[in-house]
Amino acid sequence: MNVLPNPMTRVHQEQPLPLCSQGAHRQDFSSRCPLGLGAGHGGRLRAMGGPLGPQRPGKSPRELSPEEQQDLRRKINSRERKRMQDLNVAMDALREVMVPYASSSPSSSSSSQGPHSHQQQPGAPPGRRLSKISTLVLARNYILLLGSSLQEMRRLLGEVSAGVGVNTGPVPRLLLAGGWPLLTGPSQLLLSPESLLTSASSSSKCPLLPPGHLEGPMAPVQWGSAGAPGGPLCPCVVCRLPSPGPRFPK
DNA sequence: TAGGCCATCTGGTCCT
DNA sequence: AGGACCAGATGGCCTA
Repeated sequence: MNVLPNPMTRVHQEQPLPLCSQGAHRQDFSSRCPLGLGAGHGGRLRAMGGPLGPQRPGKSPRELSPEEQQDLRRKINSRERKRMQDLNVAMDALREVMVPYASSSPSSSSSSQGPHSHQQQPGAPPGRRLSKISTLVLARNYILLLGSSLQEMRRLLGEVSAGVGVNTGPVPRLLLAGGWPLLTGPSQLLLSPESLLTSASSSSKCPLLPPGHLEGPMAPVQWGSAGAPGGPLCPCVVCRLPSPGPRFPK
């Protein structure tokens, strides 16, 4: 995956960042930073009395010269920017896996084309990329789907091998033991492209879930085999999820 | 115009 | 002490 500069990134990451919260720019936080920095200059700094805040542990801001404070803030901001960009790269990698026809639309790296790149292709709905939340929800959906498919496959293979003989039958024992990649590529995703691309909008059309259900607990799973048999599957790709398992402690 | 989505800045907290 | 991580705040861009 090639990562190109993000148009949304208002300051090129290779260049040292001017601190708009300092010096002359500090008077301009209420409006957009004239140097092109992102937001975040709100009333917070005004309340904190400085870019580092009065409560910062260690060397108090008073012990740091303004130049040192700027350098420190620049370093912290740069690290955070880099961290978020890495996160976006990982998110794009996940998108590529989740969207089978990613090749039909150019790689929608937020770090390469900006967050609105999908919206900059007039008349090209297929280029619409997944939002972050949709990507994560679908990835979870996908993982659960793989799990239930694997479980079902093992059950079927078990039945077959029970009739034929485990050691002499056509079923490799490896399959019964697990570790068989059921799906080998994005093209074998069991989710339709339409459902993938319209996850957010389809959730609002979901007949089983009220609007805003993403904020609430997930609906019980109703997979044809692993879930309750015979239950109607909601066409919404977002709510086809089992109840959340034990959450990892933070 | 409202709402969704996003990048960025920032201070606080936790970890190494 | 420094870095990673997190969440709140803010403003820009886009679509319905």
